Order: sequence, then C-alpha cells, then structure tokens
Amino acid sequence: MPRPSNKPRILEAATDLFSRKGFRATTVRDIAEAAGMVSAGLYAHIATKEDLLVEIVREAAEEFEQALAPLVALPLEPPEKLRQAVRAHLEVVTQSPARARIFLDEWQALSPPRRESVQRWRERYEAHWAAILQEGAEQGAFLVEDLALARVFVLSCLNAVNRWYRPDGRLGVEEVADRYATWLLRVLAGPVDKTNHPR
Amino acid sequence: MPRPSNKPRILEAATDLFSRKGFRATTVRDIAEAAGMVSAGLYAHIATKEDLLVEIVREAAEEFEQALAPLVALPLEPPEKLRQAVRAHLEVVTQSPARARIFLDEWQALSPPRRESVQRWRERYEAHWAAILQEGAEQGAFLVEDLALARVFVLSCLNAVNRWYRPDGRLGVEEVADRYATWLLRVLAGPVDKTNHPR
DNA sequence: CCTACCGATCGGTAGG
DNA sequence: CCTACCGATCGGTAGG
Repeated sequence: MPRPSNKPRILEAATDLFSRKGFRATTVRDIAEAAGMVSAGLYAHIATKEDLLVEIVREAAEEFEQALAPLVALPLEPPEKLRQAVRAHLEVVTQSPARARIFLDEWQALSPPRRESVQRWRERYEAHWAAILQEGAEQGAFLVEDLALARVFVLSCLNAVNRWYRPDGRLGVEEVADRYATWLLRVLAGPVDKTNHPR
Repeated sequence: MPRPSNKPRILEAATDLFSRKGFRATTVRDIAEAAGMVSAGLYAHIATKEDLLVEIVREAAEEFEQALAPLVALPLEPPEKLRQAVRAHLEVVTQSPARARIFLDEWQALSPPRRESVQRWRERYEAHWAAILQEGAEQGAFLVEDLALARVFVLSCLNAVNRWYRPDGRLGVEEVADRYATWLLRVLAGPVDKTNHPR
C-alpha cells in the first residue's frame, strides 16, 4: 500500500506562504513547519526552494489555461464569449487566490533562467485573450482601435481583483464578473455616436 | 558652508533597488554600494532599512497627492476632470516609475505598525478619486451603478500601467492617457440604449 | 563615514 | 524524514 506522499502538503504550505509573505521573506523553515516536518525533511521532496516556486507557478498556469482554453474554441457571439471569459478568469483569481497571486506577481522572484519558461506560460495564456478580442474585432462586434492595448487594459482590471477581493466581502465573484464584463463590453463596443456626427 | 548631504543619494539608490529587486531581496550592502559608501556608513543617515522604505513611500505619496489634489478642486465638467486626473496619475506612474511602484506594491513589505500610516496615505489619495467620481455621479455625467467598485476598476487599470509602460515603447504616456480616459469615460457614461428598450 | 565585528538566520548537505 | 551541522550572508553596532 503506497502511503500518501507529503509533497502536496509542502506545495500547499509554500503556496500560502509565498502568496502572503512573498518568496524571499518565506524561509524553508517556515514551509517545513507548516507542512509538519523539519527543514531538512523538505529536501527529500524538492531540490531547491526556487523549484517549489516554479512548480506552483506551473500549477497556476494550468489552472488558468484549463479555465479559459475550452471557452475560446466555443461558437459564441463575441460579447457572450468575453463575458464568459471574464467569469472564468475571475473564478480562478478569487477561488485560488494564493496560487493566482503567485502566477500574477510572485513569479518575478525567480532568477533569469526559470523566469523565461514562466514568461512563456504567461504569454500563452494572454494569447487566448488576444484571440477573443481579435475575433470580436473581425466580426465587427468590438470596435476598439488598439487591440494590444485593449488586452492589457482588460487583463489589468481583471488581475487586480486578486488584490482586493474577499470571499466575505460585499460582492460575490459572479456579481463582480457581471459588472466588470458589462463595463469592459462598453469599452470594446467602441465609440457611440448617437447624433451620427462624423468623427 | 554646509556641504551637500549624501542622504538624497541613499534614497535614490534605495528607490531604484527596492523597485527592481524588492525590499527583502535588497541588502543594506547593495544600497550602500550604489550610494558610494560601505554599509555601516548608511547608519549615519538612517536608523533602519525599514525607515528607508517608509521615507520613499512618503515621498511617493506626496508626489501622487500633489499631482491630483489641485485638480480635484477645479471647476471642470466631470468628463474633463476625469481625463485630466487620468493624465496626472499616469504621468507620476510613468515618470517616477520606481517610486510609484514602491507606493503601489512594495509598501506591503513593511511590518504592521508602519503599514498602517502608509495605508492612511493611500486612502487619502483614493479619496480624491472617490470625490471625482461622486461629483460626476451627482451631476448626472456618470451613470455607473456602483461607485466604490468603479473607483477600484479605474485605479486598477491606471496602476497597472506602472508594470508594463516603457519610455521607449510604442505609445507615449499622453497617448496611453488619452485612450484610457476615453475608455474609462465609456464605462462611466453608463448604459447606452439606442433602441430605448426597457432594461 | 570608515574599520572591524557580532549574533542571528539563511538555504542546503551529510549521514543515517 | 530526522539529527546535526556548515559556510555565507544578513541587519546592525562599537568606536573612532
């Protein structure tokens, strides 16, 4: 009978600590204690503290990827696709807040060789958003002038939710997603000129 | 004749290092070297490394405050006031990027007693934005349903510019400010219902 | 602002 | 996964 490894406990402890205190401010002794062992015991499961951070970032990247990728291929009207993408992203951001925070911010503590692979994961995820916006622009549903800037704008708003959202707060994630989607669709709908003046 | 103190050099070095590497990853030896002295020499000017961070956050808070406060009292139409506020905020964010980053993020490395005064500076600044939005709502120019959420939304987008803006990039800060202001005004203009269907 | 230094703590290893 | 430990580095001080 294989008894359960404690690796998941270590990852869980590190995720919580890295997200709350930051990678540099977290010691291997902190992690070991939270996982119920002494610091030397960690090294039966990991090679370095930095590997732990990479592994958490990878988990988080997969979580974002799996939330969004299926949606991108769906045959939806662009506004509805955007609305569902906003909801999917915010669900990850609010329901795995520690992992999400590490994917969004704390990966920057990695040293250059490992940063680059993380950067590729991030670019791959952002490419899904580019595709959603591109599709909306091609179909004439999104009239925004600068798609690259619009993508940055959209993801800025959404990612920041990770910093302020609290599960016991005034708004649930569905409410935030609905309002944010509505607002972002106003941005993407393009200039509204009720008087039909030429611009 | 009072010769010029090296305190400004220390602050400048610490601002650069804290913003690039983070507070925890920056050593007092790093700062001293960048300021042209040995680490013990720092302590002729400061009491602790943390004091240095507090001082930088205070400088940054003042810079944001001085950019926005005069504007808030001006007799401008709400959309124009918002546009000018966006520009003022983004100018600080892009022209003092290191200081701004410390005001926006790195202050969280402070331990609880000092964090609280920083939090008050931040709340004071955010109150100006609340006032701008409130005024627009009262005058009927901004029709957004949830002013508190709108303020978070607006500041999220604007603050994130600090993370991606590069002086040698495709867009200058004026262009980013103009487009962002346009987009945010679409959000704040409220629902546009060209067909006059009831909602 | 420098030389010299300190106690604490860091990430990680040896050996079982 | 533990006991025992290591070299490096940390923020900061003494004394001038």
